[in-house]
Amino acid sequence: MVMAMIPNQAFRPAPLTARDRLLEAGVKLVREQGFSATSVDQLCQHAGVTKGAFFHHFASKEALGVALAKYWSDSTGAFFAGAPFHHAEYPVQRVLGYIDLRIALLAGPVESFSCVAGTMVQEVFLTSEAIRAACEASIMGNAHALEADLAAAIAQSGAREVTAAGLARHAQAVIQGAIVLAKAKGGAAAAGVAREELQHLRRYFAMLFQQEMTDAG
Amino acid sequence: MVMAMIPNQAFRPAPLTARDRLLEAGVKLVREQGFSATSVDQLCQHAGVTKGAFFHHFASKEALGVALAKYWSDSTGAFFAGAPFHHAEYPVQRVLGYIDLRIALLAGPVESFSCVAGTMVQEVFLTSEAIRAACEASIMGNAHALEADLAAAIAQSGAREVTAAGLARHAQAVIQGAIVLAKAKGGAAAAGVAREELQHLRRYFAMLFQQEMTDAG
DNA sequence: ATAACCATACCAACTGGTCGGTATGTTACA
DNA sequence: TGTAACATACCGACCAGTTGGTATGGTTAT
Repeated sequence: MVMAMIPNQAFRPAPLTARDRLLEAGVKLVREQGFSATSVDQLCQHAGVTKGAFFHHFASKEALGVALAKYWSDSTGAFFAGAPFHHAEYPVQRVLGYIDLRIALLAGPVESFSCVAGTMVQEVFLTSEAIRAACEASIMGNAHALEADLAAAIAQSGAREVTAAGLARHAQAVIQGAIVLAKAKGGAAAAGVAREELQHLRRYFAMLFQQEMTDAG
Repeated sequence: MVMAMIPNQAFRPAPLTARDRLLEAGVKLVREQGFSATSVDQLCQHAGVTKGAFFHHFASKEALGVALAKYWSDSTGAFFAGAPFHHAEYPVQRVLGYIDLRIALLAGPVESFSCVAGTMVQEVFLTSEAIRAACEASIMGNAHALEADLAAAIAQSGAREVTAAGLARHAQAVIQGAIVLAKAKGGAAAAGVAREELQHLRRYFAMLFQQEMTDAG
């Protein structure tokens, strides 16, 4: 799915091409206002390009939405692929390490850790099949990255009645739900509410895998 | 929070006043397209009233959003307050009964069980403080209705490290996340994905309360 | 009659999208 | 090597339609 890993632009090299600048503006504006409320003019203004440039790179606003989901997916996927929790010895440690990392990322204002794909799909799941599919790929791709570790953890712990794919989806569901609750709470308390949800997810996984709870975020 | 309980209008008496018809149209259109993508003209057309009627009852589109969250909250609140799971003997049964009811409601197309408050707050949490607060009240009110049974279940089971309020929020978070994943999945498989998430929530609660898993939805 | 309720007509701002045109390469070939 | 042919990236004015919102006037119950 999606998440913070894009705290703000200053920490990453400023995108050079107009296309990248538009996608970067898309990340920011969709997080702040959603997809429907974000206009093409706004995207152009924020990216510092003209409308002509926009429609040179994207056939339509919908096409930008599709590209944005992929851009988001690639960015977040690369971030988690390079995270240190992968080097933990036991699969259960790797699974809990992933959750701990997600917890650590839940800080600051909601728009700094909310999910572009999750936000978009809520709005357009019925009106744009192309964007819906792109968001599904983003969220489910993020889930898929967890499956191997979860399968190993299940095998090692002997957990029954659950599947690796199902648990991976559940992790994404809790993350998405945590973001919704954080948005509802608003203000400085938002991130704390979201972290609390991930703590419950961690406890669930730890219980399933018969692992003692260690400290978390 | 939010949910199906409003499967479709045919099962409830057709609202008579223009205000109610507009709110009913709001439920349907926000579920299908989100709040930003829903125009005042669309709401009027669907409700069978004119723009004059709209702005007679609501000072602005934002005001309708606030009223819609309250309308939604009252409708769903009344539905769950009257549900039979409240009559179960043990608190753990009542908690799991609530989840089983939610699972049973997850059927049909996503727009028939999605959450109006959750959808709205995703889009406008930064741009409309009034709607955000109304959605928070809706979602947290739904959570609050569970707290008494959860507190009793915690007391009876001796569960530690969790609070009734925290678990109540977690239930809402999982429900919201299940809806997001269902929207991403799309099509006929959507409801099944959502039910799977609630099953995980049920398993988590059952483990916390040391209760054996019985059949669920 | 008087106030709540609702319809019609209208407006300025903005919507996604188009279009003709330009500036800067990149390639093909004499 | 020079130049013609083509491609890519971008600009900014413009379009028809839609947006949320207003102004005003007519009904209908009390």
